[in-house]
Amino acid sequence: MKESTTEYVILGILSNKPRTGYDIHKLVKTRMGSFWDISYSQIYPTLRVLEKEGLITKRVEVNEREQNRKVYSITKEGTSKLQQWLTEPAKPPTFKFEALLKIAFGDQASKGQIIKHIEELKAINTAQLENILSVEKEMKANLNESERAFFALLTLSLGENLHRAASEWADTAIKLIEQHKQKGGTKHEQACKMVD
Amino acid sequence: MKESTTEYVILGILSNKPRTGYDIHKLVKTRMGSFWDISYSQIYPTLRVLEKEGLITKRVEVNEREQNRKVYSITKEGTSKLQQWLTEPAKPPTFKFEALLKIAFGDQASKGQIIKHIEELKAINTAQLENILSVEKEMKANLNESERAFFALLTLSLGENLHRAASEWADTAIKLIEQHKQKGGTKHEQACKMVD
DNA sequence: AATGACATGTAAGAGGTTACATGATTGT
DNA sequence: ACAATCATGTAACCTCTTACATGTCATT
Repeated sequence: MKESTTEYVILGILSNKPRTGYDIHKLVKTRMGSFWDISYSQIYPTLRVLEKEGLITKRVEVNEREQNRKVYSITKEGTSKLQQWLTEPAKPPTFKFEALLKIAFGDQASKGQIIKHIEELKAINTAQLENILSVEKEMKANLNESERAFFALLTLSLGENLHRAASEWADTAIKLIEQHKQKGGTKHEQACKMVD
Repeated sequence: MKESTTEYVILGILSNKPRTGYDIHKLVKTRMGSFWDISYSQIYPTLRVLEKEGLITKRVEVNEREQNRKVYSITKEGTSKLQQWLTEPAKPPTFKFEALLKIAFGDQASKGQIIKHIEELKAINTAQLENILSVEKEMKANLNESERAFFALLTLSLGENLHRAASEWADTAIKLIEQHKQKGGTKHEQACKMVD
């Protein structure tokens, strides 16, 4: 029986409080969007697996409103499995940054195309940065002083730093490429300016 | 006929000069390691597919040394396919940062464990940063003034910035967690210090 | 009346990892 | 002699994405 990280993400989220699959998805997106993502088609089957393994339990809400809503809670077994996982070293991080690939092959494209890729990259970063800032603001406004909130803010701040770094890089990169275009001089020296 | 990004990475690398599968792997690792990765088990089958599609050609080296070495070159069709791809918008970036997940669930672990995860994260970042710096140094020493080198340095510098940002975050995060341990005060306010 | 958020799911296929398997060449 | 690097590949399995499919509830 092998456990994927997906299972532990779900256990980790449920270890704070009971939630639905939909809630889990939303939480990962808003609070962990800079370093993880997960789709509904991973969440729903995994919830059933975890339930079968006795790591979580399901409560179907059959209130006045007769809804489909299924709220999952972590069990004692689930909690100890989660805590065990937390003691193990994490897998090395991976990134997939297709835009950077296109920029790396920039000698095969026009300057305009490359700048467009960088601008798109910057737009995505800016949007995610704003998203993080609003989540942080909201969390602080709620005066949520739980342990969980402390760690959430900690990880959000890494996302903040990374998006800011990428955003700043984008500005410098565009300037360098534009210079490169006009002067046509030694490209190498221009790239070095950035690196030094 | 659907094309995965892997096919374009290979085309992009071969558009600079002919290489073996092994060379391609090495190049991705050293020059693009901060934003992409690719394994041999993706490279070798993909090379065969690209050859069958007429986008690359193979030359088996049967020199005095009688080697197994297969050098691939891009064709005209391959080049135009690559250039077409470069005009299309890139897929949004994705990250998988398991360590951050473990830190986010830090209320379920001991402070020591969390700090260990952050230290491991920092070690990985430092190693990759040093790697980038040495590659940059080498490229500059070779006075490689090609277009390709300009873009390589540009993308390497993003990696540099990101690794530096992550590394700095790690230092601050460890300090905050240590304070958190000793004073035990309002965790929320401590996290806010970082965010503001 | 329409839109967006809430809510749950399936199927097929693409993409990627891990473990296995082998062997030559180069440098110390 | 030994280690590192060069060099190519397969099979099984796991993971993940995309497209499909449906329906409620709250707000404007």
